Order: sequence, then structure tokens, then C-alpha cells
Amino acid sequence: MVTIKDVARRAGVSVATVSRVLNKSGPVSPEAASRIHEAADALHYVPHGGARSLITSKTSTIGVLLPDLYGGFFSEMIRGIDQTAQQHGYHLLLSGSHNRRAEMEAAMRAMRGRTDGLIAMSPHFDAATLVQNLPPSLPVILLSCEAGGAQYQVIAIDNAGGAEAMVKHLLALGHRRIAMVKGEEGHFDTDERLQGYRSALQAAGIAPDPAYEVQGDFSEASGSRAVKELLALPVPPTAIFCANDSMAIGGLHAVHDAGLRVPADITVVGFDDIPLANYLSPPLSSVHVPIFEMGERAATRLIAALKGEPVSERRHERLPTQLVVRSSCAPPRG
Amino acid sequence: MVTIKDVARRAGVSVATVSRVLNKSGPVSPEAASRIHEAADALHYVPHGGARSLITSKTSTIGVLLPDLYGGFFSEMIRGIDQTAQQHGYHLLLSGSHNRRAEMEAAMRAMRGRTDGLIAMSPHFDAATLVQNLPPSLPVILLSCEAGGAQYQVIAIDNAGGAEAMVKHLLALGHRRIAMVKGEEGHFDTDERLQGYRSALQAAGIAPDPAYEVQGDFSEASGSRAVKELLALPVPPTAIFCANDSMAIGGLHAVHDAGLRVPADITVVGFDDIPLANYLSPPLSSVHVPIFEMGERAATRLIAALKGEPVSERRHERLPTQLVVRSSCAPPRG
DNA sequence: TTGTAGGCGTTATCAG
DNA sequence: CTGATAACGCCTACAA
Repeated sequence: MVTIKDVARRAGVSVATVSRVLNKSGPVSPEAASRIHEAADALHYVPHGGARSLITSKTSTIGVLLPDLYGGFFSEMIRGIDQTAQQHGYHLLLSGSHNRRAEMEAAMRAMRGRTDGLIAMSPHFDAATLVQNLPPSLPVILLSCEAGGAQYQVIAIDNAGGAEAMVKHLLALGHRRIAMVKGEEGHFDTDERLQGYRSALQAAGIAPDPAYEVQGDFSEASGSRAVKELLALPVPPTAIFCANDSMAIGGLHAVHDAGLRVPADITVVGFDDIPLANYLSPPLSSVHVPIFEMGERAATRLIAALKGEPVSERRHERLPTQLVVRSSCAPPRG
Repeated sequence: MVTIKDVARRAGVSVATVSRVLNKSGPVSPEAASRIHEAADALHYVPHGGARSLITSKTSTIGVLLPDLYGGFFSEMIRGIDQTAQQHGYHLLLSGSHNRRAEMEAAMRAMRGRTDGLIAMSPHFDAATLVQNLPPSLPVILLSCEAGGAQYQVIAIDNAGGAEAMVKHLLALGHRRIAMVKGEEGHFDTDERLQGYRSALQAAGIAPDPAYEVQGDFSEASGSRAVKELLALPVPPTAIFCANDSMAIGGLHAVHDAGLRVPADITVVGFDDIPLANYLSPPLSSVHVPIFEMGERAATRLIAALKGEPVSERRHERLPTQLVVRSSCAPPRG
């Protein structure tokens, strides 16, 4: 491996001078500088990141911990993070598949000394307690999880607001019997979406009906199952709000299989507004979630923290969602 | 930051002993070992990756260089890489958005000393020449690019075979006037798919018609434009093969806008088999590409190389594609 | 079984 | 303006 010493030797100077030139730190004579650049180029010299980080205690690397890497959701988020990181000269150390707490902890530990800061998403368990095992000096941005006091910076989606907006829209269409297919149990986003659903109903003076809250797990199959169950009820709902689009797709199938039509016979809506939503038949009404922006925002805040900039007073941030009305909803029949 | 020294002090031993315990290298008395483990846990000690890599010259990190991070394609590939890497105790240093050669080069350089090996995808330019700037000792797996001699390991999709299979299917349905919407210019996969299209026609004794080869750029809009152009021809084709599914979606729209129906009036097919393909109306026939497997394969081969295992004789590997026939194709009308 | 000491590639702090 | 030299945190002979 070619080191700074090789460059120094070839340029006929000391390593200190080479370092000064390459980091633009300190005065160097123009001729020496050009000789050094020449030598470095010829040798294809690149400083060793590890050695550098050892002394500067900076790695120019951001750690990203995600529960999964599946589907368009995480792809978009990583894209947002990567774009911002790249602009500021940071690399990304990525680690997915941490659905279990122990895995997440191991991954966090493994990142010590390799990253300057962390972006972690853990909708399944309280990330704040998890982060306590980390040195307090390590800046961390938490995504989509319990706030856990004001000591950590948290960025999340306005799940409750989005769900509320959707249910209010259904109410405005005239629906009174509105069911919800809930997402994975113990999932942060799910719980909040359920809350939004309930509070919108409550605001309209409608008592919550346990039979109208069916458990799903975010999968298409579970959505199909849940909707089938709802349709079999003595008094079935006139509208079904699914906690995500995948389940809504399953729901669409279930409705079709039952010989009914959307939206003529029943309304089905989702949450997330994945690209597919617009291509379904009928196009699915949903709640748009700014995933790319969430990644961008997380990276921006982390880098600010890395630069020692003071944290803005609002440590907990909510990214707004947006209601997207397509043709999968209509007023209830007769 | 808590270092090995802190652990040593707390356990009342020397740093050497701590190192021996933590790396299971060398004999240590049971009591000392337990004291050390205790101390390490209490202090939340994790060795500094940089310092360690300095002396072992190993980073346990794989660099991943991609042209882009947009869409389901890269997400799937990263997932494949990550899963395999994790199983073998490797981290992922990710870097996207390298459509320009200079960017790619910069990213490669920046990874020196941070990774044990590289997985690089660069469909736009010859990656082999690019890699020449890297130290020859650095194991590299190239994805979807020119072979560039036998000195590098390359993994690619069987684009030509997939295209051929699709066109042969159309021929078998009775089509003779088959057009192709080409992908982005100078793109590796595109060129190969075009080749497959041409050779299938040739094998059927059909002379290639330049008017039936329209330029696209992988975007939905370009597909729409290209298909519109084809429909306006004096003798329009009876089937249109798009180099990817996005363009096929645009093509579907164009056909619809022209007042025609798929597949009754004209056949439209794509390539890639993205999840969306199955949900379009009509469901789109396409060529399935094993993206996740490509990522898996690349990581597996790289890790084998990292362990010093000899490279299997076939340095250039082609992953098989699979024809997926749905209802967007039918025999030509009348 | 244990500790001491040297060195990995850099940068930073000194003298010159 | 430049060059020794001491860290940074860790591993590994070599000695004890």
C-alpha cells in the first residue's frame, strides 16, 4: 500500500510537508507543493481513512440503521440521506435488517469508531433506551419512534394528522360506518394512525366499534384477510381505511373476490401513497408520506449537529403528510 | 472516548491481556478474562475500527458504488448485498449518484483504506478502465458492464437472452412487425437487449427495420413519446417491445390516448418485471430480472475473494432472466 | 500466563 | 517555510 511516506520520498520532502499540502493546512512553497501533487498523482495516493480518523477523531461517515431494506420506502429514504451526505462530504455506513432488539444493539456497537453520528429508525421498540448504550457524545437522529423525552432529536411523519384527514374526508363523503385495518402490532406508525382514525370518528360523534378495527400486519395478504372479515360482518362498513397501501391492495382483491365493486359498493383507501397506488384499478386514494424529505431532513440535522451547530429549539419534528384523493372512494351507496 | 486502556485499568491488567481476551488470541487465566469482560461491558467498550484496521489492514467493510439510488431496482440489489454481507460480518459503505465518470472515480478513491473490497455498477462507461486506478490488491466485483478482458470478475444479467425469449414469444404469437423502444443511449443493458431483439428477428428471417427501432431513455415519458411515434407510422407495428417496464407504462398510456386497446389492437411488453407490472391494466408481460440474487451473488463472490479463496474458472457470470407472460400480448389483429 | 514496547499511517506541535 | 517527533488506539512479537 502506498502511504504518505512514499509520496514524501518521491517528492523529496518530509511527510509533514505532504500532509500540509494535501490538507491545505499551513504554508508551503509553490514548487514543493507542485512536486508533491505530482508525486501523489503518480502514485495514486489516497490517505488512509482509518489512520486519519484515529488522530482527527473524525470519520466523515454517517451510520444508518434501518429495520429493513425491503421495498420502495427505504430506498427513497436512503436516497434522501445519501444525497445530503454526499453534498457535505460524508459517506454512508448502512445496515439493514434489525427487527430484533439484539440485532439493533449489535449493529450500533459495531459502528463505534466508524461513524461520526447515527441515523436510526426503529418503529418496533423504544430507540431512546437503545441509544443510551451509546456514548453521549455521539450525535443521533431517531426516525419514526417514541420521543423518549427531549434529550434526543426525533423526526417522524404526521401519522395521526394524515389518518385524521383521510377519515374526515370519508366522513365528508357521507360515510358513518368506517372501518380500519390496523398495521403491524407494536409498530410506532401504526399506533399513531389508529389514534388519528379514532379521534376523527370521535370528533364526528361516532362511537368507536371494536368490530370495525381489524388487525393486519402491513402485508397484502393480511389486508385481504381483514377486509374479507369486515365484509362478512352482519352490518359491514361502507368504507375501509387501511393503515398502508399494501393492505389496501389486498383489500381491493378481497372486495373484487366478493363480487363487489370499488368505489360503487364500498370505499377502500390506504396510507403511504406508494408509486403503485396511482396504477391500481381503481386508482387508490391514500395519504402521501414524504420519505425522501425525511431522509434529507435527518441527514441535514445530523450534519448540523456534527458541525457543532446548536440544535434548534424543536428537537421533535413532524413532517406533514398530504391527502391524495383518487377514485377509490365515493359516497356510501343509497 | 473509552479505549482499551480504560478497560485494562479497570480490570487491573495490561492492554495486551485485554486484547487477547477480546480477540480470543492467546491464553488468559479465567479470572482475568471474566474481570476484563466485566469491565468492558460496564464501560460499553467497543474497539476502534480505524485503529484496528490500521494494524490488521482489514476493515470488515464492503464498498458499494451505484450509479443511482432511485427506484426499486437498487433497493433490491442493496438488500441482496446487505443480507449476505451481514451474514459474514461485513459492513456496507454505500455511495450512490455516480452517473458521471469523475464522480465515480472520486468515490472510488474516497473508499481507499475504508473497505476491503468493492462492488461497483457502472452501466454508462467501461468500469474496467476505471478500476485500473485502484490498487490491484483490492478485490472488485463489477456489475452490468463491459467484460474488459478476463482480469475482473463481472456479474451481469442475461439481457440478450431475455430479449430474445420475449421477441420469440411475440413471433410465436404470429407477430411479424415487431418494434422496439430502446433504452438510454450508451447504456450496457440497453445495448444487449437491442442485440437480443435483433437476433431473434434475424433468426426468424425478418430484416431489421430502422423505423421500428425508436430511441427512449428508460423514462415513462420517453416510452410514451416513442410509442406515439410508432403508432403514427404508415405501417405501424403490431407489437412493441420496450427495453424496460417504465417505458412500457408510458407506452400503455400512449396506446390508450390513441383510442386503441392493449392487447386487442396492439401488443405491448416490457423488461425488468417490476412489482408494478402485475398491477397495470392490462397486466404487463415482461422479462423477470433477478436483482436481489445479483446483489447476493456479488457479495458472495467478493467475500470469497476477500478470504483468499481461488476464483472459480468462470470470472464472467450471467444471471438468467425469465419470461413472464401476462395479458398485455395477444396474436396480431386480423 | 502476563506485561513491555514497537509500529501501523496520519496529523499536530514544536523547533529550526 | 520546513522537518523531526509525539500522539491517536490497537495488535503482536518478545521477554519475563
